[in-house]
Amino acid sequence: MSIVSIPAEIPAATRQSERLGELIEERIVTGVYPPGTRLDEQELADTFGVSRTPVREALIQLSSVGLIEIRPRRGATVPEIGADRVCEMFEVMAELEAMCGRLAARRITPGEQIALQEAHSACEAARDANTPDIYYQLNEVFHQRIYEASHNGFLVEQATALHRRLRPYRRLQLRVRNRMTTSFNEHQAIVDAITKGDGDLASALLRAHVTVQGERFADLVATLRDFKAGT
Amino acid sequence: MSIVSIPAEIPAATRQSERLGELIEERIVTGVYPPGTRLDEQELADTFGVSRTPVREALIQLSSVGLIEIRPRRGATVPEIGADRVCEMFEVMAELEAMCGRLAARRITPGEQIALQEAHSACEAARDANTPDIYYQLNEVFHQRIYEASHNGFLVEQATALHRRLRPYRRLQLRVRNRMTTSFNEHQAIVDAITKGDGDLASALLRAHVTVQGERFADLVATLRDFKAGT
DNA sequence: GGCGCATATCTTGTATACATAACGGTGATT
DNA sequence: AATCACCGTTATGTATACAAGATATGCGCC
Repeated sequence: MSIVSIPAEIPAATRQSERLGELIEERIVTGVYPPGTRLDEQELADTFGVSRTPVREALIQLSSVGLIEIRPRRGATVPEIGADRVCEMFEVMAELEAMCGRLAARRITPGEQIALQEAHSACEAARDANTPDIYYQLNEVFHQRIYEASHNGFLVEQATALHRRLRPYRRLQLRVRNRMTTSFNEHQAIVDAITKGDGDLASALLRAHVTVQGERFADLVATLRDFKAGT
Repeated sequence: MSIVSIPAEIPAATRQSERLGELIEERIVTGVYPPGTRLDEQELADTFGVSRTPVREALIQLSSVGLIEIRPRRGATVPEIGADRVCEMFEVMAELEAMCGRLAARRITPGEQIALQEAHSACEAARDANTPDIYYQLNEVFHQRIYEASHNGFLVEQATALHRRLRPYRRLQLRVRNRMTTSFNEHQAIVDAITKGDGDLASALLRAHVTVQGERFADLVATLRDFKAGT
């Protein structure tokens, strides 16, 4: 009855195009290929030392996730993601997280409660140490815990995917004044609500928590625009 | 200043793999390739009279949308979507639609109100004519109108995509007793709520409207299982 | 006769070659 | 001088060829 070792579910990406996809995605979100960049297949192939075939496959995959645009016979480009589009994405993200919170409040298991509390405490430590980068990472874990506590695998996938896509824009706000403290306080309220089993409250708090990020992003964009105009 | 004709934004799918993707998707959702089917690349290539390259590209695209599973070196298969997974998807769909409804109530334009009312009336006609197939199609239009009235392009995309993926399972419930009448009445309430600008109500109604579909699906599955067991 | 291992075959993954549409430049014409 | 047409170049889309892993078969061994 005791299966000692599960056959290791990690053979994973044996396919070159998959690794390529991640590499290119990395370069897109880190700004190595900024919006508007034209992605030449041959060029990418040379860069990564492979042929065009896997590159094409990677590009197609990225395009169907929405990270790049492929226009027939015109190649792939990193879309200029219009700030408004990003705001739209934050709006949806807020709702997905709210949903996770509502479900989590109803369905979270004792074990998951502990895991959530741990992630929360870790964030606290990072806040006290005033290490935004670490807080940022732990924050991701915290949210992931909530996703999982929703006990809806599909939702977890969707939320995780969108969270990933928004990462670069969230990152922009890392060093905003008092961001960590504010964020942590919000987390605290969210944890309480989930623990109490108050789904509506958890939902509302999470929605606000994420919506704020979207608004901050909008502010940032507006500021940048003014800055540009002023130059 | 007056550009008379915009260069026609509709060259679209010049890429064979894109058409292939749609064709294969069609065959998956219509049950030609039922869950568990192994999709042999060469076989598909022969079937559609093309080489393996576009087939592979199509498969990769389908896999990143979640319609098929590709395990490295082991080919593509139509996943056995577990009924529970479908229920999860309905749960998320309900929330996305609820969100569309809430936003639509706040943001819908007069023109969109008319369009929504038209779609609704069309459904009414189909109900009176007792033509479920037609009602089914018009129902899709109705929901699409609500999506669009949310004025969140990203949300529209996400909702549309998920709606598409759930289509086959929704289709199962086509001829349930009184389905059309019940559905239409719910639609009526939703239209009213949106028109009144009552976002919370529209949201709640839509969530229920879709959740019911998920539950119906679950019932159906349970029934089928009992039926099987009884045989 | 059952089990394990080596080999054979088949399918996927990658590279290369070829076809074709889009882009740019040059030249002629109005 | 400006515009349009034609042609050459370049990059994408597709087909084919090759490499390598996975599955299946058959043989030997226990």
